[in-house]
Amino acid sequence: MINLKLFQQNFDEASAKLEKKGVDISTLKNLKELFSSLKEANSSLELAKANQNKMSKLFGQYKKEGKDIDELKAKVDKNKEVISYLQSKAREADNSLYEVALAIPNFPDDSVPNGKDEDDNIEIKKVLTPRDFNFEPKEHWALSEINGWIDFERGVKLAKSRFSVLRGESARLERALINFFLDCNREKGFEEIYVPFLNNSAMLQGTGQLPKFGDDLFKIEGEDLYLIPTAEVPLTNLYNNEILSKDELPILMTGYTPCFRKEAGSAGRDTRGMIRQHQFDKVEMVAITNPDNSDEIFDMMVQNASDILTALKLPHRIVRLCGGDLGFSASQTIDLEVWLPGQNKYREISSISNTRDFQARRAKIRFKDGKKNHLVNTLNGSALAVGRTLIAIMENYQNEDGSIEIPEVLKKYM
RNA sequence: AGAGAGGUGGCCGAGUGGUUGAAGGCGCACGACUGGAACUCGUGUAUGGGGCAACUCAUCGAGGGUUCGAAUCCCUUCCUCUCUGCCA
Repeated sequence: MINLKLFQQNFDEASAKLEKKGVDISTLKNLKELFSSLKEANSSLELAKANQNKMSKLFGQYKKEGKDIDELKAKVDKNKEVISYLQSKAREADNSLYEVALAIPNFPDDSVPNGKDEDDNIEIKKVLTPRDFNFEPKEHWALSEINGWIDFERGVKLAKSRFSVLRGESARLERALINFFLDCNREKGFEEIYVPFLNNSAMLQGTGQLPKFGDDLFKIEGEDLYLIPTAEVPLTNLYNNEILSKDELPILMTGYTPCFRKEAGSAGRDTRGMIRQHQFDKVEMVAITNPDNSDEIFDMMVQNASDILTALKLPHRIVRLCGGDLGFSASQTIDLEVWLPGQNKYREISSISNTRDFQARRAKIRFKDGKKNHLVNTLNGSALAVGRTLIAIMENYQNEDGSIEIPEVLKKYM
């Protein structure tokens, strides 16, 4: 959640920032009003309560002293009615404020370029040059058919469309990649963590998936549980509602989880192949940091993800997302896009975001600096998306006959 | 899943309707004592919100309710422990 106080105090500046992310100005004006009326409602409620508390104490005193309490009782009864009225007004104001506030995205950093969608993203650099093929490189689904690697039909039979089955060499490669990624991250100081794949709604609100994006989540019927869409949710919320000590920071975590997404808004996109599935494996990095050095750690995370791709000899490019393409919780995001020769395109394989204190405010993750508590910064990034790496290996390491080489660094994992 | 017990501050633990945001202890911080330390003594020591501040509101697992007033009573819910059941 954004800092409402700051938002209120610098309304013009704040709303200009949010407009960069495509938020409607009338929503923001509404939010400002809701915030004022909540403050008003709360302060009159508090006044009435303070009054009540004082009189109640008197009440006890009078009784002890054997004084007459009828008059006081009448006063106190009346005030009680006032309180219950003010209470309901304050609750109303609270509900309507948070309904709006929780749906407001994070402020983008000043460094975020203006732009509407992915076409306005800015390429920072390319790493490694795509190899020259002396034949027409095939797409991964064609290679899959030749090698028997991915069984799309049976995946659909077992579940529904956008599910698939890996078998034999590809299943082993998937597992090798997970282990390889976890080892790489561990070497950079990330602690390996294994988490529940179902999280409750409070956690999903903490990282920003709820309440606004519930449509993209698989929910367990009759329970307050959701299949996680990314390990960012459990890893970040590991410290939900906790106060850390300053010298625990930064906390660097990595974990493998499957991720589950309904892909509600993606009907018709990437229907062929394994680019966009309802279930996919991902190894995630999450950092909980002091705001003072979150930029530094952000750069380290980008570098780490890029290094892993380099170790796999996969050509990729590093892209800075524009305001319009930035995710809900992010104040800044860098995507890594891997080269897919079969598709003749760079495709997203990692996304690294600094959410600053946006998630920390929602999830109440703070650290103690002397007497004072401050919100931490939270960062997350893939290192890496496993399924998409598998595809990238298939397409980049293919031979003319359709066979696929195994990258050198993975051989010891197979 | 069924039966029982229980959830109080960093930890232990008292507290069954009235200056209790919470005794006492441990821990921790600071000060005194010491050459230094231990011991001892003194002081301080939860979180969130509003306010420039004085101050004020909320929080004794969570949410509701009863009451002038609730950690204490009622309801709902979550969690932990023990026994039974079931499983990997």
